[in-house]
Amino acid sequence: MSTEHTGFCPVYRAIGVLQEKWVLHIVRSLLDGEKGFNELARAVGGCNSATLTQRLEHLEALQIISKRTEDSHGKLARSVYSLTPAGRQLQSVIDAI
Amino acid sequence: MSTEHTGFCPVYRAIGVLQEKWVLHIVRSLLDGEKGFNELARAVGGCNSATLTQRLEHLEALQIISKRTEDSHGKLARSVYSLTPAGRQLQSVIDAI
DNA sequence: CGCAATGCTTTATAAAGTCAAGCGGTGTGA
DNA sequence: TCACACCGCTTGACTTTATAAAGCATTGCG
Repeated sequence: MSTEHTGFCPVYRAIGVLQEKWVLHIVRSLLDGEKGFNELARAVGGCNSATLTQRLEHLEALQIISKRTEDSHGKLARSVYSLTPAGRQLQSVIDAI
Repeated sequence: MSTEHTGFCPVYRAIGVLQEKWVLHIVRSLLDGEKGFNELARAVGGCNSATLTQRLEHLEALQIISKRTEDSHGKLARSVYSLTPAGRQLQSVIDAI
């Protein structure tokens, strides 16, 4: 209580991230396998692309997920999102829920 | 994996609640003891009263927290919020974070 | 070719959260 | 006694955030 929330409680910061809309859903989705953009959008259920793009960027910046651009044969660019090891630690959070 | 989210996945619903702004902070605060309104507001750090009132009502409706009005001596009405047993189950979520 | 799906971006609008002030009440100190 | 700080909240204006809907360039399929 005293050593403040405003300061550097890591739990406080983590909560700050996890409470962003869709973040937990995204993580959960990704826990059972990497996914492409639209695929993820559907799995998450009801999030629109603008928000999703933004969340994805944020989570990537935090190194919770990583983006990889597959170009399987020549030109097809499919973006695939997956959890980093740090992101996978959130498994326990999801389990707890 | 296709049909769940829209229907009745309890995890999905739980995530829906937990991702509401301030909810995790409120729960966390309450985990270390019941608190009054303003006290909670301060502990949570930066949430304004309007939002807090609303969150509190919501969480109470979901039976995650309970409100009790103390009238210790005659007229002083202090409202005290505390976790219900259901709310206390969220301890594990906070621990995981 | 026509049409679906991919990964996004843009713009306008709706919803959610925040600030600041204030209300009735109480208890504390000057 | 009377101002003043604290309590639990409510209100209203304002800002931030998310949303729907449309669109774009590219690819793959029949």
